[in-house]
Amino acid sequence: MPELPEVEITRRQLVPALIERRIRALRTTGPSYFFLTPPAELTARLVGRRVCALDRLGKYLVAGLDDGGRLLLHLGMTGQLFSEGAASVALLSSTGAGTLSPRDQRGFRVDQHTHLVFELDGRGGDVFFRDPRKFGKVQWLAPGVACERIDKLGPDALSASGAQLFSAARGRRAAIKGLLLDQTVLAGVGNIYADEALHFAGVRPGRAAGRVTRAEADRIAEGIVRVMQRSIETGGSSISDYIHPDGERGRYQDERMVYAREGQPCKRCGAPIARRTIAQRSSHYCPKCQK
DNA sequence: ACCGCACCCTGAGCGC
DNA sequence: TGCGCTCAGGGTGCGG
Repeated sequence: MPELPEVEITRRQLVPALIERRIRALRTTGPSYFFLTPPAELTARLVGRRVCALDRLGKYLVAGLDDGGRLLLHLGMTGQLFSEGAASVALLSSTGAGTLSPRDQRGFRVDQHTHLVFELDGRGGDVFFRDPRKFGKVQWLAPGVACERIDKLGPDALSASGAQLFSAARGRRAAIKGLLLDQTVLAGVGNIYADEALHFAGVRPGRAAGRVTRAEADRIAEGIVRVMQRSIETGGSSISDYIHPDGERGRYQDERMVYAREGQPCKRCGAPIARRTIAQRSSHYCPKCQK
């Protein structure tokens, strides 16, 4: 579900619920793919710790703990991280309850998809990590221990530069879209914002990366930054299941130029938006204004 | 080194 | 109502 903007919004809204709070207890589901650190060990490591910082690296959230350890959180496709203090939570399915009215959502009930419950001291209430598809990840890192999945990330997408993009694209025959999705090249871009940035730049997603000009690389980098900053300003995209930790829906989906607009007129030139699979992902573009 | 693909899961929405 | 199908904002690991 979440790309950089959604993760950043989640981070900002969780800061007051987490920072300077001590983890009194941790509740988890059983061992699964989701737990890079097994639930029992995770509990042993986290209980009693205080959260000192909450940072974002690409699409990862990294919580700094008072003993120097770190907690890595990734939302995957369907992860929802939110605090009890939040007024409402639009749950993805669960028990067929669908979308509840804000009043009914107030008391969130832990279900089988709620893999983590942080019981915190202080006033903020508990923090929940729900993920029906379990593509999300949680990992505890010991103090001073490096983490390859973090260290191999490229520069944050909010500081994308045309020069860096252009140099990464040299000699690549695969689609530029695929390069943008490669987190070791640029960290934070996902399927929606890759399509939106390429539309901004006037470059088709299927173009061989090595055939993107330097000027186009500049436009793509500019597009990535603008599109993501705008999305953060408007509260992120809410296509189906994304919700803020405070339960608000993002408004960025109203501003999308191409993503999920197949057949609808391009907002710039009026031509119908095309969709096809590129880099194994559903891709949307304007056949007229993207070359 | 690079690239495409299978795979990890569950749920929604559609046509029949 | 229900079944079977396709699709989904992510990432890893494998083989060619």
